[in-house]
Amino acid sequence: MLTNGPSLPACGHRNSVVKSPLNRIPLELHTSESIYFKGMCTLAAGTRGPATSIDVAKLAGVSQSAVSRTYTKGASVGAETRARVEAAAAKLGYRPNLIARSLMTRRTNIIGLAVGGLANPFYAAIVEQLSNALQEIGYHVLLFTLTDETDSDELLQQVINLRLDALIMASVSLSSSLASSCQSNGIPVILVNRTTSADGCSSVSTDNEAGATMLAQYVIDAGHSRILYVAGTETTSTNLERERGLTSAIAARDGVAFQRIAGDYDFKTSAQEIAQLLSGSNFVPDAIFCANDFMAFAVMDALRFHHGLRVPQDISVVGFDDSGPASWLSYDLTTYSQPIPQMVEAVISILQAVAQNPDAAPQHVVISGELIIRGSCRGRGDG
Amino acid sequence: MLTNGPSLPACGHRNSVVKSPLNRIPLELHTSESIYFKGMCTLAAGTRGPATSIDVAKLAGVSQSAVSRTYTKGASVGAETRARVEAAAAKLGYRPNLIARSLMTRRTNIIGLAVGGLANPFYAAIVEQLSNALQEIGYHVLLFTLTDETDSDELLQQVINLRLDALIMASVSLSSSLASSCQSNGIPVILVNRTTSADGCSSVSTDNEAGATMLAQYVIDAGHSRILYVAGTETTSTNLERERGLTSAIAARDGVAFQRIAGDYDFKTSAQEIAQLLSGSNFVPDAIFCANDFMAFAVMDALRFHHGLRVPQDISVVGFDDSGPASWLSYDLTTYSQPIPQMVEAVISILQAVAQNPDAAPQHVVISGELIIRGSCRGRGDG
DNA sequence: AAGTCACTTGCATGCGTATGCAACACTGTG
DNA sequence: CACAGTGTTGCATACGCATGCAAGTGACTT
Repeated sequence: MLTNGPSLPACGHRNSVVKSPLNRIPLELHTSESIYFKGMCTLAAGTRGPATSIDVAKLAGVSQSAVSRTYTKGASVGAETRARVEAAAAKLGYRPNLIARSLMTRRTNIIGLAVGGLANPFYAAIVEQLSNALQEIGYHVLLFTLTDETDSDELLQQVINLRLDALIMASVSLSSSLASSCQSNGIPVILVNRTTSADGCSSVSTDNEAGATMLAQYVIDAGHSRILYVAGTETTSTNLERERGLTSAIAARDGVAFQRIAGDYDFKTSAQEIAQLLSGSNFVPDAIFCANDFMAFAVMDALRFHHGLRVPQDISVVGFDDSGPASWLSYDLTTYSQPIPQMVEAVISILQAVAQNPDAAPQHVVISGELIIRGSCRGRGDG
Repeated sequence: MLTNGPSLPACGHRNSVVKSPLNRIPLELHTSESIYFKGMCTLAAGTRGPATSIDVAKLAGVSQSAVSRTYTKGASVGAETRARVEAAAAKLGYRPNLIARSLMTRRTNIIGLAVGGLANPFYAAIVEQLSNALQEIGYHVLLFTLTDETDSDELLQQVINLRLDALIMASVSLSSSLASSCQSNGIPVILVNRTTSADGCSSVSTDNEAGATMLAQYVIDAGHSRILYVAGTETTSTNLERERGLTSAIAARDGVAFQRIAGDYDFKTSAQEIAQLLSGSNFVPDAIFCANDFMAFAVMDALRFHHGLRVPQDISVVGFDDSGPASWLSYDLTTYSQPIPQMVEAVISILQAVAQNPDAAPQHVVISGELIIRGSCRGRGDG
């Protein structure tokens, strides 16, 4: 789909007031003398839309280069010149056209941010904090929300079309074709909360396996011996690592039974699966280890309101992420934290490294979270 | 802040392998014969980064125009030509540079989306669904996350610098200076979940006043007579309208007492304010009307876990929005829905109208939500 | 057979900015 | 006073693509 985008009249040049082709509009129209031509209601820009650096140059009586240099960091401009340019710019309401600038500099200062499932408050928090941080250092953020139907590859090819400076994929897996696509086009890719076997792209993630092990040990230490794992999306690195952490902790102890159901990191799915398991009653868990908080909320609600079970008295529940609602008292969820501020910091750091040297080796940052003990899991002495 | 963006080496031309200035590189470098020059590891594009339409044209043996027309909707290209171009493009991995295209067409196909506070799941849902819809019709979404510290005007001036096709402000108020800025630059502004007195920009919102009245009547009909209003941010249109709806319903009935506290649409603030009120005990409400769901969650938690009150047996709570967690069984919140899909649809419709005719009159769409009766408020017969 | 019309194609130009180069102005040193 | 050095400025060009115009090609009508 290499089309023009939204289907709109292909005419272009919405500013051409007269019918004649643009290249016949006499150059005089560009001068400041024609400001009131046609009596348009906009500011001083006349009929030609926003003022350009040439307009400013003419008004200030300097060259276009001087205007450009005034707004280019590190360029050398005399104080006098700068003042005249700034005065003229203010009068015309001039602002540099970032699109044109990008064409020259080959840098857009736009970072792509792909995310799937903002309904999960943890992802929403990542997006918000990442976006804030990027804005703070002068980047713009182009948001890609991925759904199950969207062909993520197709969509993200646009990253290349737009020549974005980098692509951050938060909680989204990377297809190998996209990875190589970006790589061959020199667009750095940073994975957040995912890892990949594809080399060439950086990643920032939490120590999922160690965290899950720590969490599992806590659960087991509290005296639980029949643990149910509510798995996330099967193919994701987070699910694999967390499950590995859990099962290794279980394997290290005698007499702990393990069962799993598939929650797919989805609220409804988790609720349905837990209901099905409990009605089947083949396996009656005394603790439920959810691959993330979001599913834990669904599970807790199902346990309490559909099955009349008390949490944690009748059954314990733990999650992973420490997302916002985990600390809401209705859930008060024991979980393992993914420290978003640190993850954001790592992303920024990688980004800046890459910006300075596009050929820098990809980095893989693993951040340690911590066990967050709240009330959804019976503690050691509560038995 | 009209600088070059992130502070990076201002050198540019990262592709210039040799030290000589670009304009001395012989034209031959542009031809396909020089593909293997310098043995770069990228695909067939040689040393010059991504392939351009000129590269494709040379390889296909046609003019650059032909390449451009192949990827321009509505342009006329012969089947033979198109085939040759596509073959060449595939071989070179060519993708049209949208930046360059934008410079010509004066349309970026990028929509700005400003939002404040993604922690509120309702806002997160708006962003997700809006973004999905925009992507579906070929737009890109540039996300602006506003915090209390960000100077929204300063930040959003960049909308103009980037020549975005439109700006959508979701749950964010519009400063008049920004409004006029956009207007004078011909950038359409659409407010979602806010209205404004500034003319010139469109808006999409729910019938806040009517909804609040309906909700209030339901609460009163259930027998409540001491209603506490947890206000949202005082200056927002939503808060004003909802409070007006509530107080008018109260005024219409005899013997209903009213009190208010300020929650500022914030989770913690609401919890603190409710605690303070209940400990002061000047006013003991039998129902709490929260200006949005998000605060209602905080309030319910505070009531239940800090004050030992049962909801709805001891006290009723209602919210506004019908955001995701409102249907989570821990809250099971009675609320008034803001139908996001319809709001999104309205935004898209306005956008397309504006795209076809930039001078179209601004539209103000008001959408009807509906009363969502759940379990957080005592019903008529439950007394 | 000449004319008409629809469709393609290439040429040339322009979108708004950044930047290498050369020319210049000015300061301070020997 | 000549000269090197530092800082400014304008000129010209390029970034990659879209598009008006004119020229060209057939097909079809009269």
